[in-house]
Amino acid sequence: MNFFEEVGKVAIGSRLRILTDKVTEDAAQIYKLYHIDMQPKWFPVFYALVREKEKTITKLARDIGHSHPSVSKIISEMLKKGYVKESKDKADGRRNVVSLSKKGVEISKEIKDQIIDVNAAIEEISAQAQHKLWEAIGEWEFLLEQKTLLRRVIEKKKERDSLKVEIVDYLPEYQEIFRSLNVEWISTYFTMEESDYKALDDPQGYILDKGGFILVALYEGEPLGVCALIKMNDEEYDFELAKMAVSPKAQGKNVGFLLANAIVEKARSLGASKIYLESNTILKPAINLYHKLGFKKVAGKPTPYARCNIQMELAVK
Amino acid sequence: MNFFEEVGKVAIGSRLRILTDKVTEDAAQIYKLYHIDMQPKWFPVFYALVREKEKTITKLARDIGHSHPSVSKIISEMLKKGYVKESKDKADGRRNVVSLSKKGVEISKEIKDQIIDVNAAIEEISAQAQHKLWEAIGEWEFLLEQKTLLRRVIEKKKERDSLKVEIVDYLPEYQEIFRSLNVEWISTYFTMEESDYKALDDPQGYILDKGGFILVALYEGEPLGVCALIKMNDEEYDFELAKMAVSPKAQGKNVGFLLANAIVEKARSLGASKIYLESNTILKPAINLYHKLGFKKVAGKPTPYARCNIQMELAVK
DNA sequence: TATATTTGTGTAACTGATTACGTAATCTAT
DNA sequence: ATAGATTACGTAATCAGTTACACAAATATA
Repeated sequence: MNFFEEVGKVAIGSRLRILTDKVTEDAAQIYKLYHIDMQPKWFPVFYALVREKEKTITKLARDIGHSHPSVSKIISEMLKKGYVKESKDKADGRRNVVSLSKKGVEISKEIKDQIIDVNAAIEEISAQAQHKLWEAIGEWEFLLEQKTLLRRVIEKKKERDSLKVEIVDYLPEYQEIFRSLNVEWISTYFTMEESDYKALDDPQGYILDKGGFILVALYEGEPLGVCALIKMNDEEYDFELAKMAVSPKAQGKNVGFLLANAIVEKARSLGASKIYLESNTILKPAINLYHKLGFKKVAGKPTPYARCNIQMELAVK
Repeated sequence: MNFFEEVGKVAIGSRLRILTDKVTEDAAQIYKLYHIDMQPKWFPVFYALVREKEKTITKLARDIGHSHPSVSKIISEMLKKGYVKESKDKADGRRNVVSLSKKGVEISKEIKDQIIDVNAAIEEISAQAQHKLWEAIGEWEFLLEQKTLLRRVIEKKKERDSLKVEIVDYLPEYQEIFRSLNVEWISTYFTMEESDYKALDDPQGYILDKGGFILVALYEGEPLGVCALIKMNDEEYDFELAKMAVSPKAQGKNVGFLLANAIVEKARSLGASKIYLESNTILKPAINLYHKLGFKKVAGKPTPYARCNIQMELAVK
């Protein structure tokens, strides 16, 4: 199967692990070569203490990129060997302040030659390589710090899913789905009201014929999202964004955003200057979405819906 | 302050580990995002089986860079999930041939989108980075394959140690060390013989006055190695290399090589054409050293030493 | 000032890998 | 033909890290 050949970079984690093992596997023998009685895993802690005399457990953990229990364990092992000493911080009784013992300081002198040689060996490898591993790692650390791999993957998924979503105009055949998707969320969080039934049972009469619009989102051809633009008789607002519903099946596929965006575009193309909407703060994803589209909170409009506790508007022009 | 920049490149192992963790940590959640019931650690095995339908445990282990018990365990877990099936190789009863089950093949189709997105995310990171991690890993794998880190470190150590070693001519003050270093190894492996005492107790009379030479290796000023060049009354050989001894304290510091090399140089500068030596095959490091210097095994010379079971020569000109 | 939250640390349990070792099948060199 | 070496692979023990949890000390807040 050729497919997997092309996308081989997913294996980068695996590859990194193998390289890490290869670089690390000789460590124990290198210490032996210099007659230094130290476990490789102690080194980062040891070195951190050479450079800064006193540190607490958590400070050490942060500096060397381990969890604190790991450092705690390493310190207790080094303590047994007599390489470090502990003392309680007088100002803060929780802190365990660790520093090198006299024996530890001695070792730190002995280990210098080893560090010089290992460094030289690694520099030699670097010099023989065209691509700089050290710098590459630095860049990756930075880039992953800024945005984790998970977030990047989520974005890529959204991009790809967006291509599968098609926004189309309402047709009579979509009445059933327009009704059911809306009934689903309304009755989950609230109860259906009189004005809901009017609009859902007869979108043609109550929305379209009055100058409104309905858009439907198709995901791979299947209608999974709907949204209406209702003509308002108001001096300030041209349309109300309402009856927006997306199937749970399409969650996380960016359908909501694409649908709402298309509705706003529709309003703009119709020459509208301001859109209005009503919602409820318990519908957090919806509120976030409106926010992302640029809707701002307003107050003061009378509403026929009991469930409404937030009103928003968007200047389209 | 960035710990790693200051520590120097010895920390590359630690840094690689942390990067590996960062790249790997999101894996479980990524699978969840795509509703795929698979453990991240299964992936390399799974992927290997998609690419090549049938594999044995050890082949899998080699391909993905794990130990075989690790693969064995992963396969037994995947077996429980029904993603793979096992069968004994008919031609070779030891072999456990593993392949994807029907369910496994289905999963491999579902996982395609995920792989595409993860790959795109990694490509995005690569594109944002100036230095190419993927290529750098490849080069490091190759370079470490050719020569392990341990071997490189050993070389660097030797280079550095060589600078600390100084080869000087014999002085009467070195008689004590010339004697003691030789007594030490001879009595460890064999027993002292009459001719040993003669030469060691009076090097001036038995070696130097007869036209021979002695060189002493100083390590940081301390005499830790000795070697003699004894004038021979022989039509074939000019000198015998003998009474070579290096303190255990100086082991692994390249002292032996530098000393023997200097002795050969000395013989050459004196116009010698062939050097002779006698030794015993249980002294493996010594034999290796002579070999490295170019000595070849010969036979047939009568020897006053009981301990001698190998004779070697080197053409100096 | 009392209470809730945060922080620092240690212990316990878990995890994903390893090495060590035993057994059985196969290969190889007399 | 067969003893000894090698290979395939499973189980057990170990290892270096993790997360989960408990508890005390310090800090923030009502």
